[in-house]
Parts: sequence; structure tokens; C-alpha cells
Amino acid sequence: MRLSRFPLSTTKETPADAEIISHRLMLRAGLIRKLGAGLYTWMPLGLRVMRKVETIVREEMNRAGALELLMPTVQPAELWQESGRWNVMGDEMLRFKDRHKNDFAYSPTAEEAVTSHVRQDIRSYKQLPINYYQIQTKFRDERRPRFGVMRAREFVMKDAYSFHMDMDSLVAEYYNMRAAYTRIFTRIGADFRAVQADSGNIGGAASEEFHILAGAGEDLLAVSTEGDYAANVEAAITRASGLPAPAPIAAMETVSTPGQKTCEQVSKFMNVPLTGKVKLLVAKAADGGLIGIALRGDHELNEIKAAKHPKIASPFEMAKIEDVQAGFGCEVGYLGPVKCPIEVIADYAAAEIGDFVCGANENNAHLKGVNWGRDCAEPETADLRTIVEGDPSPDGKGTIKLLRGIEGGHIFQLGQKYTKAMNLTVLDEKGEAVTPQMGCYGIGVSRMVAAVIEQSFDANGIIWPDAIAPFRVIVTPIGTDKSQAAKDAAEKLYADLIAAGVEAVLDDRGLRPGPMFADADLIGIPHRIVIGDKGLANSQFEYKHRRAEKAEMIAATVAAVLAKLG
RNA sequence: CGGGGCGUAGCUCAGCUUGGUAGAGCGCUUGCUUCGGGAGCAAGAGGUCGCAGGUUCGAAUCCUGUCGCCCCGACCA
Repeated sequence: MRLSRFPLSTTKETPADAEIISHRLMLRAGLIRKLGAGLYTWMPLGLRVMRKVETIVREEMNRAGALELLMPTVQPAELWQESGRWNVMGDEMLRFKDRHKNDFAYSPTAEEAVTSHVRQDIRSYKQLPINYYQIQTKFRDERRPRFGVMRAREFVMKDAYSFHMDMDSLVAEYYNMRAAYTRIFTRIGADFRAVQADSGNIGGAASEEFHILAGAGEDLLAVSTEGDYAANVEAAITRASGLPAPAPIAAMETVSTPGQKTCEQVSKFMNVPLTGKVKLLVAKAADGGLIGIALRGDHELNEIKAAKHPKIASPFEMAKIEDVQAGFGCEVGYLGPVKCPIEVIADYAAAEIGDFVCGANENNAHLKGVNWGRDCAEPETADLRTIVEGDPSPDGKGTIKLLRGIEGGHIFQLGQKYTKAMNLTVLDEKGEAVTPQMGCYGIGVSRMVAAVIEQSFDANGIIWPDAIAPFRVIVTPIGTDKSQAAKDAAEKLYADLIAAGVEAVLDDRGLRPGPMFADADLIGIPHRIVIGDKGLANSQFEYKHRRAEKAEMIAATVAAVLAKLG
């Protein structure tokens, strides 16, 4: 490619509205352009990068035995009604009517479509297992699109769906996909981590997310300092220590705490650490009533875990303030488990402390020296809190540290959620109808481009890993106003590189060196060859890797350049 | 969907308080000079000030409505 024929659209000024580095650099380098909220045009330079990502994904999916197909993005409402998700998906799913006034959705995901396809097409156990995938535009009407293509409404996703006669087969494919994802993320050049995940509203049992580690990540990951444990904090479990609560020492007594409602206020007012306090939250119970959730003062409720508890309503919902005040006869700032009118479930950590402080269930009063079993009933215990840095790792090895990550991929064992709902069966060896097990596996292809930038840039711009760079090497002749030799040498090198199958780009715009270097750095081309009279006098080119501090001189031959490209 | 903010040239923004000829920088075009880290000079092109209505002799500016966009807020590749 010649830059004289390629619209670079680079800019010096940082665009307004772009907060994170990848968004800024993608706009400045001219990779993408905004068309509307969460809607982006991929310009030629950016599209080259996304195609590279696609190619790696496609190669590895094919190698793993998955089969590419392409399903419609516009899908009839009937499909979604069949699975029950027409009502569940809410405003995130874009809906519209065709000329016959029939309802349609723009596909946010394709479990329904692929299940429908398999239902029509697959009859026999002999045809399973099978794994279909597509690389396609999806639309999710995010309540708040932001960070450019990182959280766009329209985006490109690789979505794969596998079907199996039994769980063993599903589990085997799950690990096959896990291995494929590991290869994909490695080839792309990302620093990533696979973590246990909550499966959200897609449903299903086991699931893991592949996160690209970056400070701008929207997800918090809990990772063991010593062992292999790694999980999204949403899903990270905490365990009971196994130690009994300490024996009571203090007698329980009431303390007047006028106006002290939050744990922090009470902790300060009474001069006790947050870890010595128990707070009581009130949620809607599964039976329609209210239920108390006791947490240690310094811990936070994990609503996902709470919703999974059999006695707590799902989806999780806090009780209405009025209902709580009516039930307890005091304001919510003074709740506690002693003489509590409703059942209390305690988080493990809250159940393991003694002589604690808690609300007195009367206004402007707290209790101190409280002990489970002595002053109130021994509570049922459960894992209900969000893991925090410094917690012991659930695998017993080391402690937990928190990292930030960008979710680039997600693999699920779905089970029979969709095959059952949509009545998909195949015949087994005995001629009996069996409902297949299903898995699904997604990669945010367009997001991946932004995520890689988040972990690979410097003050001058993007630094692409070779594997997804829009061009691998840029040839920059300088002094071309005076030197025909530099021009000729650059043309020759460019032609030789192309002939050698290298994706090279020639900066033949005839600009001054400054702007050429600035552009090359900004758009992140990994390798740069500068050709000028000074070097040519010694039969040398100048070579610089985008990450290198300084340039070095190499022989003015294609062979020498190819050797540098590796 | 709640709370806050912004819509003026391709981009970044000033002008609005106190109504009266629409501006700057970057970018773009042309010419001359310059040429190893985003050059200088000169000349030029480019905007019905988001849209609609109202007030006024007169509206980018004041009022009303509307649309779009951004930021903060309990779940997504």
C-alpha cells in the first residue's frame, strides 16, 4: 500500500468525548469514526486490524473443528417467544416491525436461531456433536454505550454454539473451546487471563470469561497470589474459615447512638473497627416476605450470590424502606439480628465474629458485646458477600488480589435451557428422542481491537503486536526533495518486500520527516525502515522497532530487513 | 430510565451574561521558501450557529418545545 493512495485521517488533536486511551487513539489514528451513539464506521486502516483478529479467530475455530455459517441478523419474534426471551431481554434488544406488521428483533445473540436451525437440520445422534459458529454484527441497545468500540451498541462478535448427546461430550467440547480461546488470545498478542464467571441471563452452569488485563477494564477479577484460582468478583466465592466464633467475653449492652446510621459513622462514634460490626440488610424473600442478610461491617453484598440462595427472591431485590420500617419499628440505620422480626441469614464472615456491634432495632441505639447463639439465634450461614483484596484464596493457596480486565471472550456450558424450551430432539442409538446438551462460546471481535490497544501504547500512539498490525513494516524515504537515490531505494525495497509476501506500506507522500514519523508512530506500525542519503552512503538502512528507544543501522538489503521482521 | 452538561466551519472551541456585519487555532486549496520528529510567509475555499415555534424593528445570543450527543448512576462480547 502506498500512503499517497491511502486515506490516513490522523489527527493531532484529541477528540472531545473520548475518555479512555484506546478510544482516543482509535479516533486519532483514524481507525474508526462515530456515526451515532455506540455506532462506528470502521475505516480502512481500522478494518484491516479487525480483519486480522477475525482471521485468527476463524483459523483457530476451524482448527478446533467448528463449522462456520452465517445466520440472519434480523430474526422473527416467534423464535424469541419460543425460548421465552422475547419478554426477558427487555430494552436491550432492538425490536421493529416489517411491512406486514410482524415483530422482529435485530440479533443481540443467536441461541434461538441456531437451535432452530439444528432442529430442522439434525435428526440423528450420528450427526452430533457439532459446533457451529459465525462472525457477525450484533446489536445490543446498551443503556449507556461508551468507550468507543469497547462498549458499542453495534459490534462484531464471533458466536459459536455446540450440540451434544450428553454432558461428557459437552464438557469435552467446552475444554476444546477453552484451548482454542487460549490459542486465539495468545496469537493476538494479548496479556489475558481466563477466570470463572457468572453466566448472567444467558443461563447455564459452568462458564469462564477470557479477560484482557488492562487498567481501563470494566470488570474486577479476583486472582490468587499463589494458586491458580481466578474469578470475576461477581462469581468469586468466599469460604467459611472453619473456625468457631470466639467465645463471648463481653455482656451485651445498649449504646445510645443518636443520628449514627451508617456502619462508618457507628464505627467512628463507638471507636470499634468496621470488622467488629454486623450490618443487617433486608431483602425480598423467595416466599414473598422479607429476609435479613447479615454482613460484616466492612463487606458488601453480592447480589448475584444472594439471588441464588433458595430463601432469597430471584432476581435479587432490596425490601422497600417503608416495609422494613413497618416490620422493625425503626429506621433502616439501626437494624440488627437481635430480637429480629424476620429470619436472618449470615454471611460466613459475619457469623464468625463475637462481641460485635450491631443495630438495636430501635431508633438512635446500637448494641455492643453481641454474640450469635447467646443473644440471638444461630443464623443459617452462606456465601453472600463480594470478595475483597486480601481475602484468603478459595483454593487455600495464598490470598486474593484484584485485577482489572476487559471481557474479550466468554464460554458457557448451557445445558438444555434452549434445546428444551425450543423442543429440539434427536434420535439416539435406540431410536429414542433425546434433548441435546448445548454450549456457547463468544468473542467480542471488535472489542478485542480496542482491548489490545489498552495494553499496548505509548505517548506517541498505538503499538500493534505483529499479528494484528494493519501493516507490518513502513518504508519511509527522507530527503526525497533532494535525493532521487533515497526515493529509488525506497521504491525498490517496498517492491521487494511485497514480492516477499510482507505487508509493507510505503510513505510516498513526500512529507517532511516529522509528520511521517508521527503518523507511523500513531498508527502503530511495528517495524520502520528509514531510507536517506546518509545511510545509503554506507549502504545502510535505518531500522527501528516501534517499541525500541533508538534506531539501528542495518545493511541496505531486503534480506537484512526480513531478518529484522523475524 | 433517573441526575448533570453540551449542540456555532471537516476537527477542537470562543462569541451568548448585556440581542445589531459570525470568529480563532488545527485541517483543506494555491504559490514561494523549508526538509531527520507534527515548518514559515502569502493568498484562498468553507458555517441558513441541531431543528421547530415564539418575543423583537432586528435572535447564534432571550423564551418554549423537540431531536441528537456526552458524563455520573445496581450486569454485557
